[in-house]
Amino acid sequence: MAQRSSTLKVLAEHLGISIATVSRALAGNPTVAEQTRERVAKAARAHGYVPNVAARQLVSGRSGFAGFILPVRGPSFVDSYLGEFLTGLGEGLVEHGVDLFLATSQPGQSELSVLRHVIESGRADGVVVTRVAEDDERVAYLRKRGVPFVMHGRLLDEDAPVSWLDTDSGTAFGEAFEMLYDLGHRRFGLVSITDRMTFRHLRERGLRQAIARRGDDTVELEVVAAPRFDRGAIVDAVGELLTRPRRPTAVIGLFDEVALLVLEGAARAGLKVPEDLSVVGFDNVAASGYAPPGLTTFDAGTRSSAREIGRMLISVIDNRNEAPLQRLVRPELVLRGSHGPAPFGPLVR
Amino acid sequence: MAQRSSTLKVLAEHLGISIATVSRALAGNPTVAEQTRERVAKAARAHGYVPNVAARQLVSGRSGFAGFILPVRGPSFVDSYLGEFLTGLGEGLVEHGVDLFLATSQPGQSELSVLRHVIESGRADGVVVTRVAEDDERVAYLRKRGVPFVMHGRLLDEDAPVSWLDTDSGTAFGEAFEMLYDLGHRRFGLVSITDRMTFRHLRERGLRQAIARRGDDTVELEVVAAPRFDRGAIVDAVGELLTRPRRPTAVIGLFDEVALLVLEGAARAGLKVPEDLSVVGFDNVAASGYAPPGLTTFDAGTRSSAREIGRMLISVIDNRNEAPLQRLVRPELVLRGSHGPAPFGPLVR
DNA sequence: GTAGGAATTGCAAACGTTTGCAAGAAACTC
DNA sequence: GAGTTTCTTGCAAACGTTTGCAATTCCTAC
Repeated sequence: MAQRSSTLKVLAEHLGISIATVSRALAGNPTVAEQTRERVAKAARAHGYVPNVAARQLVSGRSGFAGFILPVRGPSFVDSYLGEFLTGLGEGLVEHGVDLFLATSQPGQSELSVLRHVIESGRADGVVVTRVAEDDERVAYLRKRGVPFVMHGRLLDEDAPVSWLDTDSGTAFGEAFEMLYDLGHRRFGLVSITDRMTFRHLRERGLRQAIARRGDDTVELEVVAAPRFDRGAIVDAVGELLTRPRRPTAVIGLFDEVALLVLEGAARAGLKVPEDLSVVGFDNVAASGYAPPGLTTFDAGTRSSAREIGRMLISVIDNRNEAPLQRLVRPELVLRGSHGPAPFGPLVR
Repeated sequence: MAQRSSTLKVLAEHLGISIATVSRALAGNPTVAEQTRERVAKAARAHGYVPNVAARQLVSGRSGFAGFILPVRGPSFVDSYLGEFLTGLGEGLVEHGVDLFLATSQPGQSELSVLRHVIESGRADGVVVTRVAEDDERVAYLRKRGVPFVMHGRLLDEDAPVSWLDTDSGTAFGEAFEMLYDLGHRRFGLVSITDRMTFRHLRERGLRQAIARRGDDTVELEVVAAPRFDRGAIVDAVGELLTRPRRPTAVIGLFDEVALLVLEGAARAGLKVPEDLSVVGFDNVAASGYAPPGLTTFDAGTRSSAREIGRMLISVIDNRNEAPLQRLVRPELVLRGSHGPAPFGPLVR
């Protein structure tokens, strides 16, 4: 049987003083005499006293937890994003003594209803929202309810007074275009997926803006989108794109998993990378370093972003009425082997 | 300002009955009249009542949370294990209404002290322990303290009355040997790391046992171990192994990341895989499918194991005095391109 | 009509903490 | 030495639940 941990009452009786004084002494309250404080601290250490969080929460109204709803995933969806994100988030929160609370939605249950439960039951003082969608019902609920939260990603409505940290993937996509343009590429492809997450739009917009900014009429852009994140569907879309008579010489994948499938599609279509085709991704997943010839991509810095999000959330929880916090972080271009000069000959013009 | 969620008191006043009755009605206690129960249920729904977990925990002594201490990681350590594991664990727990609680250790802090805090503060009713080491101080503490816990992995002491689920990687390593032996290989290498985690021993032992069982004196096994999980150190160890005069024709990596570095080392040493060298790993990380020629490995089924661990933990929490639960799951061989017949000629004998 | 029992409800304590207020002790001021 | 201030401590309420026990009401049986 597990022995109960010590309580304030036990300490107080042992020291012959009141519970209140013990509590204040441990809290470092300056009204308690220095000598008393030391006695209490010593006894607490000796007893291995650790305050009961439930009792503390009950009176303070604060749980000391930040909440995170685990995204619902297909049976075989695998990536390192979640692990990196949670590691970083934990690091950012623990600096301020806040712990992380994870809720999972059950099969039939919406993420919103889980979120509602987490908040209403007082399990979390604030939450982190990832995979932000266009009309995100979670965000709508949190705003209405006045719950502190920070998003990883942005809404399309730039003026919404909500706190977020986003990777500036739009600019990154523009940067990718610039680099490829300078290498002589004029015919571009973007392999996307139809999804309600906002980053899809932001990336496509960033790419189009960079193209427009360049002001070269000979630049073409073809966008193909698979109906969902499905290996087969994406491979098909890629195959179709690469076998067109005027196929692109440079293809950007919406994120690395897509770009890796572009590499696969290229091999299947008999195209050599980077000689016949340049490919660029986004995220820098581990596999990008292993897939030949090495995927040129952007490192999103998930872990450090998450760390910063943790800190932002603490700040949002502490000063509710302040202006929202918004941060855009710059992803870093990782040059590997999948980009190169545009091929010469009939393919180009 | 966030509006407070409804409480039992509010419901009771609204219905003109006592708090106790409301509580019992919602708990489905049969002593409350059917009619009353319905009225209460309706009012609770109307008010969006969600019980306060802190209050409930305070009286029940149960937090309703399972704890997990995030492993301390180097700045750039990346894999998908954590994400998969947490996803599965959440799935296993949520079936029983238990939520997951994540604690992070701060830079200078030992994992044990975090664990202690989590337990003593009543944050978690039970915990999951991963990366089991030989003389694991966390396990010692939990046993002594009588805290319910389940390990992912085993202790070397097979008779210890603790609950665990482990992937039978020892048998898998034996299986890998059998397959390679049947392909004609006789000279084997194992690339390991010196680490206090128990799986290292279990895998090596499984391999040695399979070799002994085969009873062929011409089989040789060379084990090299890098001092820690460090890219450079492993690459060096691999390079040394592969340039020996009597180099192995088949190399097994302790886990996929190691095996991937073996592939890299082979390329550097001018060896073709699988013609000159067969390589087998363990884990089936995403990159294994992308690194040419595709790493032959074992799928550890992390997510489903974690799901089962969640269920086991619930069971351990519910019947503390029962015999420990122990499960060995069989990993699945994933055949890709990195294994093949043993090369002929002077290299073989 | 009354005793006995069953069904339903309420009272109040308990869980372990924090904190406003008041009380006591000590130290100063004149 | 009385009045005042400053330190230090204790009392008790509060947070929102659950639950043992007592109280009330309503039947049923004789």
